Amino acid sequence: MTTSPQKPTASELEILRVLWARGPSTVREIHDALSEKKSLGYTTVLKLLQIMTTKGTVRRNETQRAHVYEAGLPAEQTKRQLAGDMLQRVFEGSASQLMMHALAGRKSSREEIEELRRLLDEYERNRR
Amino acid sequence: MTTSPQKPTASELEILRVLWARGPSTVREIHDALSEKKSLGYTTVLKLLQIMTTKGTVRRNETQRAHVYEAGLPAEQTKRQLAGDMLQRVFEGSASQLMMHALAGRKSSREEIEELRRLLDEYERNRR
DNA sequence: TTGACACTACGAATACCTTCGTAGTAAGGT
DNA sequence: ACCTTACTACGAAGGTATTCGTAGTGTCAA
Repeated sequence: MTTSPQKPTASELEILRVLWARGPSTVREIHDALSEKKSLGYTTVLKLLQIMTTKGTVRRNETQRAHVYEAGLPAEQTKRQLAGDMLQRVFEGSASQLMMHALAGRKSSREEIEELRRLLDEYERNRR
Repeated sequence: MTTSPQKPTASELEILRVLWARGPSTVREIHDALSEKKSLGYTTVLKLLQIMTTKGTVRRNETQRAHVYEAGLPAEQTKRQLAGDMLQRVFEGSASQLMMHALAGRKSSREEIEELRRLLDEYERNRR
């Protein structure tokens, strides 16, 4: 049995988000993407990717001189893991609680609420 | 301006959950509660509480020899902060995304789904 | 008053995360 | 051939989180 997937750290998540959005990318590309939000050294990103590679969080293609990285797991799976983890750790498994607190403190649009209803319908339909 | 509330760490959250459930408690009480789930030294809990006191995460009443600790913020507020943080960091602010991933990978009861619908109605009613 | 016991304070070890500098290497142009 | 530039590897520093041992102190019963 391979060790179960690790929860990504804050920085790792930022990198994963870039990879999920862009698809396979070089360090340069990831660094550029992250630099739009915050200042960050190139080698910092490189080091993180190297660490993530050893963890299996990302995969690396070395056929090009500039290695190409991609997320090791589909975004869906990692997001589900993170949401599920918080569900357990903070809300004792209650999705209602989680949603209530997520909605509190922000002004959700009518559209978003409609979307939530739609998702519930769909979820229930697929559930049986 | 006081510094904005810190996000509790994993261990701190475990302690906060005990405090939220029990109300003001001594180290001994907290330690006993946590010990039911996992083995953990008494002084480890004490140290954590001391650190949390300096951070303001908990408040300490020292009038008794065994100090009595209580959460510095109401559970609602901390939970909202945690959920909101994840909402931004993982789901780019989309509550639908968050809920969908929280529901995926678990078997929610019909009751829970009903509850979610009810919450949406209520939320929408209070929103205007 | 002394011994046993429960409690706090605090240092320290360990682990992990994040950051970046430096060194070395490959590639391409002149 | 050589210079410049972009890249990887890696060590190391600084920070935070977690754990626990030890020392010191208060309390109470015998």
